[in-house]
Amino acid sequence: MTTDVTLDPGTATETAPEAQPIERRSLTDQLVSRLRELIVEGDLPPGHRLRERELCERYRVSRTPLREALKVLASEGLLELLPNRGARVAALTAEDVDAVFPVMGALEALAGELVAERISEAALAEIRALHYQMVLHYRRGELAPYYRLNQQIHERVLAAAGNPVLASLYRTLTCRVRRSRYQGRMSAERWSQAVAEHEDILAALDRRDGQALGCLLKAHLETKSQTVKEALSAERGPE
Amino acid sequence: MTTDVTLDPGTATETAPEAQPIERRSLTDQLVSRLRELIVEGDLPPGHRLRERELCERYRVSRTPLREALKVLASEGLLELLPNRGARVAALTAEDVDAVFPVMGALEALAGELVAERISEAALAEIRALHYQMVLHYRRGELAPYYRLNQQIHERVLAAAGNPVLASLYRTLTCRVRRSRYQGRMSAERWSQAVAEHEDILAALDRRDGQALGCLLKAHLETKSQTVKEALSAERGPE
DNA sequence: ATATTGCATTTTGTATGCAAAAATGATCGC
DNA sequence: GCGATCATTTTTGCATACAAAATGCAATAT
Repeated sequence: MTTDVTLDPGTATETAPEAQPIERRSLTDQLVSRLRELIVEGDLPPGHRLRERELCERYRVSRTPLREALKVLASEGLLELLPNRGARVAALTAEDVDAVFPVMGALEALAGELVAERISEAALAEIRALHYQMVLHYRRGELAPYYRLNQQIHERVLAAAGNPVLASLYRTLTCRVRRSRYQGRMSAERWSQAVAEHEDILAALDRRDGQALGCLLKAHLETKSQTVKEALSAERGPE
Repeated sequence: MTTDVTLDPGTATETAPEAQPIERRSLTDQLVSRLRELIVEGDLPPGHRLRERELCERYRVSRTPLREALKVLASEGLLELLPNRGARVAALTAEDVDAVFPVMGALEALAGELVAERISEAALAEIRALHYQMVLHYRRGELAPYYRLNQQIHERVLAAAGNPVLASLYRTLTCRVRRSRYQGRMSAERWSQAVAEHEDILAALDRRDGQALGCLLKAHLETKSQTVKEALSAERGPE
């Protein structure tokens, strides 16, 4: 079950861009997407119990496709499936963060090396554009748009690595730690640090310096790990 | 859906070690395990179409748990789910191998660093024992037992890294490339090379040299990648 | 008062039934 | 003889029905 719906523009009628085949995704697929979104965005808080009946009524579907969706999300690590006792949103502990981020670091390092070798000037230009737009949002203190662009940049970089397995695993892990509840609380220091790191990353990308890029991406991730953990403890404590 | 059934020995009656709870895995879970085994071991060849009815009759289960199992296996990348047209065993192309192995390399490198830091003398001794037993099988030319021990060693190393996310991802990727059809065809050169590499790995582990260990594991994986690709082309060609 | 047992309710696990889509094959026209 | 069209069969997608397990609660016993 791949999330990336690879629409191949080459196979369709080129002259009628609006004539894309009408969407006929299976209910299971749609449920996977929507529930994943809800979990990642934090609308379904960690530990929250998902009762089948409730969700069935909410989305007007039967239990069959819903259950299939739950299985998939559980295999992605977003849900915990307790035998005979239903599903709950997997909680993100500090230990989880400590386990996930080193792995993401290793993946980013690999991505850095691959990207430096093979990125096209066009792709680089797009990333550069996204970067400067992101800096703009940073200067204006607009966190949400900043965050969205940040996400996009990382996805572009991973995509430019040209390794679908890498991209897919990275995306899955990103989902597991995103839980965007920590969006609103990044400290000023962390934020400026993150932006500075992005500057360095872009520079290394410009130089096609894979080694440096890998290190920088890894370091940047370390910052992010700290941010997430700070947000986690902030969540556990005062909330 | 985690395969590892974490039996917590602490909660049960300590004095009655045989009193482990009777196994009550769901049909879905059992199907996932068994089908995964069949795919990984090559009993279900790549491209083979899985018809639901057929499998239902084979295992005497209804379509519901079977379908749930298929979804999970698809999300692991072992099956391909074509909308309205059923499931087929995902074929392993050379491109897939080229994508998977670098990622495994990155993961192994990370594992090497972590392991060197934290492996206990006891765990190391166990791995050493497995290694020498494996060498024994190599000397006798017993490929299947050799392969089994090889697998075990790699799993031990990954487990010793103490990062469950890392171990889980690595295991998933291993499944995707194993397809043990290439078991019978490893060339003599490759085999001796693999054993030599294992010697080096064990030595680095002894020295707790994380850097070297990472490199060696990565290099070893490169050998394996070649082996798999050779087996792949051998399969496509003369078969 | 606390712990335990039994029942009712809720929730999950599995099987089956129905409808839509795809594959198959036969008939017809050329 | 070859290709297209349509009916038949198969297979998948979804819904529902039934069974088993777990949960909550109340009654009972200690």
